[in-house]
Amino acid sequence: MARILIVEDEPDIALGLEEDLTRHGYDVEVARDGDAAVRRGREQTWDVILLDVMLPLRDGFEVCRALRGAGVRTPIILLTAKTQEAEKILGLEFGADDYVTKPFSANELRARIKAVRRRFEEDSAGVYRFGDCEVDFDRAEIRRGGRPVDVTALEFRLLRTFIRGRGRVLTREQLIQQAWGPDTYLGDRVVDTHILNLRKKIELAPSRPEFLHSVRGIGYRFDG
Amino acid sequence: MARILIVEDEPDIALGLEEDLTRHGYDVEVARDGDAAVRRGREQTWDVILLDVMLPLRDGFEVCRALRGAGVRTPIILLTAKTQEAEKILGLEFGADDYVTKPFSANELRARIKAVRRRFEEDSAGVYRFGDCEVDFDRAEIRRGGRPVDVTALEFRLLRTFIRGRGRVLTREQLIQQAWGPDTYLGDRVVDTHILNLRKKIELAPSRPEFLHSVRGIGYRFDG
DNA sequence: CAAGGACTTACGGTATACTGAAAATTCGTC
DNA sequence: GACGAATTTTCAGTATACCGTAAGTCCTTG
Repeated sequence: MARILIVEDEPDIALGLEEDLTRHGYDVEVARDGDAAVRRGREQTWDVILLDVMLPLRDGFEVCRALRGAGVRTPIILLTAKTQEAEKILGLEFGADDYVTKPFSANELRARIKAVRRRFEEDSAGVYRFGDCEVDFDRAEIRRGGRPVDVTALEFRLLRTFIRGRGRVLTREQLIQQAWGPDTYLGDRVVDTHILNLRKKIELAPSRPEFLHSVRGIGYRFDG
Repeated sequence: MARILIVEDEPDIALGLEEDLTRHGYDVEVARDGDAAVRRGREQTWDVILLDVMLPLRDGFEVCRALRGAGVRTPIILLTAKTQEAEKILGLEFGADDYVTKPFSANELRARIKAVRRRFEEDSAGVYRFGDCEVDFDRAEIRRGGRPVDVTALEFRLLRTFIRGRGRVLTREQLIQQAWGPDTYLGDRVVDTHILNLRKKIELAPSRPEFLHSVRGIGYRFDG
């Protein structure tokens, strides 16, 4: 049974979540402030940590960084009130894996939990290889022939999205939602540009892509 | 754009739902009684059918069973007043995919619609095979004898439409609405051209079609 | 055999993706 | 906070694949 740590100071929300998740077969415990969150996050092992951003003592970002700093790899989902706050998270600087903006439905949250766990399973595979490239999820770097390639954080997330959905056509919309984050509104052409840049870095002949194919009228597909 | 058929006799509710779903980008139509529901459910293809249980002429359970009996595989969500009624549904005996108990919020309903569609998509994921062809919906690609055939996005959508409605005659108008999109106004002959192109790519003898049959005076039918 | 429908081919206009560069934004450092 | 560097987004130009139209031929049906 999967263990979930909820970090939330408002009793109403905490109780509601606990009840819903328990009903759906999770083993749930609640921490009420940032200090307790860090302590329990380190002391015990969890499958997922749900972390409210607004907390007493230490806020969610701090807790997140503290846990990562202590070597905790558990997937963390941040619960945040504003999209603005959420933007920061994707910078990866805090080490969160996903976030949900309030108000959210219990259904949505559970979907995110499942998604994040599935991803975690896949990613802990360590290094993904294709062609002469190695994608190292732990170190967040790409190597070609053993030498690190200079990719940006965004490019890395984009490639990670492709690897997760390898063999599948992904629309530009899907790519944006998954690599940039939910509720991101950008022009479609942004994707093109970064695809092009990525191709220059991972393809042998960028204009004749072997891995990152365009599917005209639909989107892109990664075969690796 | 996703097509939704609402089956609901109470004008207030029907209108409310129609308005909300339309605002959220769905293409909505309403049927007012059980007979109309069965007829329209069979004649046209939908992405989701919302089915009130209390209906004139035939109740929701009957409609559901009738549609399934007629080979309609569209996801069906039942709208029901009591939880007791709802229990029955989950027995699967009627073939519904989900249910929502009144009163429900528009938000909740939309969440269910999304969920049911995602499930449906996932289930129908993978490859569809006929003759020596494989239609791979994930990759948006058609293979013959294992080798990818060069089809355009439009041809792929057209074939997908045929596969969804396999065994049934589809008029050119229906094909246009479903493969091109709602509110598309084109000459009938467009369809011919693309059918011809498709035949060249999937048929052994394009002039003696084995799968994509023309039905003179009506339209086309896919048998696979 | 006449007529309407389906098949087939060809072609011009248009939408789409590629590409490079410039503008805007973000980030790190002092 | 302010500056410079890096990153990200926008934009414009170009090439090309695709789509819809049209026109002619073939087939089916009454």
